Amino acid sequence: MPEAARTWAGTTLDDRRAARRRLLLDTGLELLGTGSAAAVSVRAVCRHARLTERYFYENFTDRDELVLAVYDEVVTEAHRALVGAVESSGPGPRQRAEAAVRAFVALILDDPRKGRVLLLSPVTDPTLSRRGVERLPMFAALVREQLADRADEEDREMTATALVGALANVFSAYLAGTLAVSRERLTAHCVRLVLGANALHS
Amino acid sequence: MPEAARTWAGTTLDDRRAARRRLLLDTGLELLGTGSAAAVSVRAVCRHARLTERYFYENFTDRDELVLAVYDEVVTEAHRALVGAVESSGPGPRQRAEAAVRAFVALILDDPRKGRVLLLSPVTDPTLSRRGVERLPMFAALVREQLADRADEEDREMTATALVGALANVFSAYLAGTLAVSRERLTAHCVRLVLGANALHS
DNA sequence: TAAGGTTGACAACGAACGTAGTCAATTGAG
DNA sequence: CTCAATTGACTACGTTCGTTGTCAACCTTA
Repeated sequence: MPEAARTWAGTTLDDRRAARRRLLLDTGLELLGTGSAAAVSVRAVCRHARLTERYFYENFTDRDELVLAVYDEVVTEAHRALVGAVESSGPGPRQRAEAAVRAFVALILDDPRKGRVLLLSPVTDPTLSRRGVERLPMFAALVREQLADRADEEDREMTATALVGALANVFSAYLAGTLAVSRERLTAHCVRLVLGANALHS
Repeated sequence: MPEAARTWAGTTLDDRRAARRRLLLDTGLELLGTGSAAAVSVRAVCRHARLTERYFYENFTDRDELVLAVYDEVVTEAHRALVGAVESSGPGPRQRAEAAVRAFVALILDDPRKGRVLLLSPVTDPTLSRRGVERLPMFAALVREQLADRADEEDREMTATALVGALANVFSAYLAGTLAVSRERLTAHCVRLVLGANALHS
């Protein structure tokens, strides 16, 4: 039992453990974000990371724990990005929507793997889908907030669900290359979707 | 090599082969439509159907072939239902949309497994997602047709993608029980979604 | 240098999978 | 009754998985 952090090759044990954890998380993101959701197995992650299974179980108790940690990290980052963008935007609903959409597009263009994790993994990966993880939860939250004043409860719920699905599908198609369109048009259209949601309540 | 169809237990060989194929297809639908998309394996299907693996490979060359056959059957049925409903409806866009939505709701309420296969399996199941199977392809077709006259190509494509995603998410939430709402309100809201799509082109 | 923390390569267990094959028992046709 | 078609139970091979354990090689500190 290593009670004190002995230094090793210039770094302490905890440092190296943390570095390996980081490496495993990155590898997990790589595998989870490359479509092959079922291919993120303990062995595959270790092969990719050039680490032994031992170091996997040193940092995570389960395969589940890694998957959840990867997803959680991406969601947290996206949430921060969205909230930050909305806070530092203009006050009107149009500016808020545009800031949020723009931040999200920037995020998934900067690292499409994160986009795929956010959009696909909750449905694709058994670990995530078994726990009923939401798609685009942070978008859903923003959407619900914006719709808060109009219509009744059920209508709001349906509109929010529809809007999240619409955004998710559009982004997914964009990431998959199925939707060949410029980034600006994508952004503009998604903003229109967000703003148009309110108009649905006839 | 059985050249002629000898009768056996009152039925011919081909009849029994067909019956087994049907049984395998039904079992495949059951497993694929119960969420456990990865759990539809050759052995699992045979266990469930109380058939030996031999009869699996008598009717299908692959696990893939069964999955694709199940999906194809459900899609074909849904397509027929939708086209039929639209054809025998009133002429206006509102009546057409309402007929289509109503037919689809009836379909997935009559057998939720089919709904889940249509909505989830293309994303969930490796066999289906690997081949890039579309979600709700028949809905997408109808949608594209209805949007044909308005806006330009790219806008139509994005609107269709958004609408399909919105409908899929709403139906999925409804099937999952997440969206606690009456069947009538669900239908009405989806009709509004379809009709509202046109209004998006500002 | 000796000791012990640390690392890597790898074996091993039980399970599930796809796929193919064997073989005895059953059943209808001639 | 006899024979061949048909059926079902079963075995088998090779692969991958999650998880745990072993053991020799390393590196730092005392």
